[in-house]
Amino acid sequence: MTSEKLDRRKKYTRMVLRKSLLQLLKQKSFSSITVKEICERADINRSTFYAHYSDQFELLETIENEIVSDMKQYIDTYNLQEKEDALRMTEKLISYFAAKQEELIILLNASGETSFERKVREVAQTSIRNEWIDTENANQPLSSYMSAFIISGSVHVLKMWLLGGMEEPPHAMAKLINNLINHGIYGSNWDNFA
Amino acid sequence: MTSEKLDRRKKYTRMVLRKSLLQLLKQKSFSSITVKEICERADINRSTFYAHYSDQFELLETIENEIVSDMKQYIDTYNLQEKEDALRMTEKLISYFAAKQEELIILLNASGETSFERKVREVAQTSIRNEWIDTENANQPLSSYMSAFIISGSVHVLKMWLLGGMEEPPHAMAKLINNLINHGIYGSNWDNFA
DNA sequence: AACTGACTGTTGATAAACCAACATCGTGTT
DNA sequence: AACACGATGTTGGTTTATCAACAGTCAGTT
Repeated sequence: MTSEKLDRRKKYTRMVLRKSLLQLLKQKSFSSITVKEICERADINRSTFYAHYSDQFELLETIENEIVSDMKQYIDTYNLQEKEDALRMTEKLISYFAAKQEELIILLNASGETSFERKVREVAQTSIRNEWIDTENANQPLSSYMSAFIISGSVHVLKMWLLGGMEEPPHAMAKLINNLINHGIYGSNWDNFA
Repeated sequence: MTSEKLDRRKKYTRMVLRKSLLQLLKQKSFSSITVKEICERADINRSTFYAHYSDQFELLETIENEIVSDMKQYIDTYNLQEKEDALRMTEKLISYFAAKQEELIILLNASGETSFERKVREVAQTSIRNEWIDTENANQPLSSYMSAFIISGSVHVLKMWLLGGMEEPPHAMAKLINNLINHGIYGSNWDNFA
């Protein structure tokens, strides 16, 4: 996709700016964060910031889009390649979440001001539609109400899991969510979850 | 002293190179560490390395000298200023050690190949001579054997303390070492030290 | 001995980050 | 309203890091 050749300075600059904004988001609301503030914490000259991003919004956009783009990749490789099974894909996706725990918690908690959760929902919609079709539910129609319900539930469950320190292993979460999607709430095994 | 105005890039470059070498020293002997290796771990171009240091030795020198220079500062301000009391100075010095614990352990353990411990001894010599003079021991002469004995003991005690995770607070260590110096081993209170 | 491979130290051209300075826009204060 | 203040974008000139390429050294290998 975006395949500019980044030399080390660019990589470093963007990395620290990114970290800086995320740290600030832990402390205060996005609307109160200034470009100057981000640069000071990152120890980067303000003019350098503008060489990369036009403002705070674009920086946040970039951070969000990177994650969403990663998510899409997982889903696409599943769709295009061997279609092993939906469970495997979900598990890999959730392992990815585990690795990015810190960032995801920050971004999801700032959801009032940012569009991150909306973006996640959009991607999840695609994923879940495909999972639905590829399973024994294929005969049943998936109404937009149902998908909305499933997505809300899934995102919320994952949010809880991240905030709770990820006690359960990724594959357990993958199984749970798959069960929720395919067999409904009553068909799922809740034994492992207090 | 060395008061060049360092811009952010220089600061960053030197900082990562420094950290990189210290990390490598944790894993392997100094003589087996190459410039290329340091640069790769630091993610810095090799030619940039040579813009700052002529080789690994000079980098290590710089790291060692910075710490030794800090130590000298503590000792000098004590000597020149109000001469509050030796105990206070020792305590501040040891607090400084606590802050630099990580680095000191690495450098002291690599002592076979580096000159760090020798440098520390040299500084300690000055410090201890002054402490000796300023206390009730003033009438007694301090032979070079005695100072060597005291310095070896002090450095070793501090090394143990750092490696042991600094269980005792700095002021306790300061008191202990002062006692060792001023009143000898038998006069010291060893109660707090299993 | 010739050969391979890795590390070394140096070079010149290029790209990126730096900094100081400026005019501009809000916000809030006297 | 006039004012001060801080954040904002933008600029041009300077400094630094980057990269690729080079020839040199050295240890181990065939």
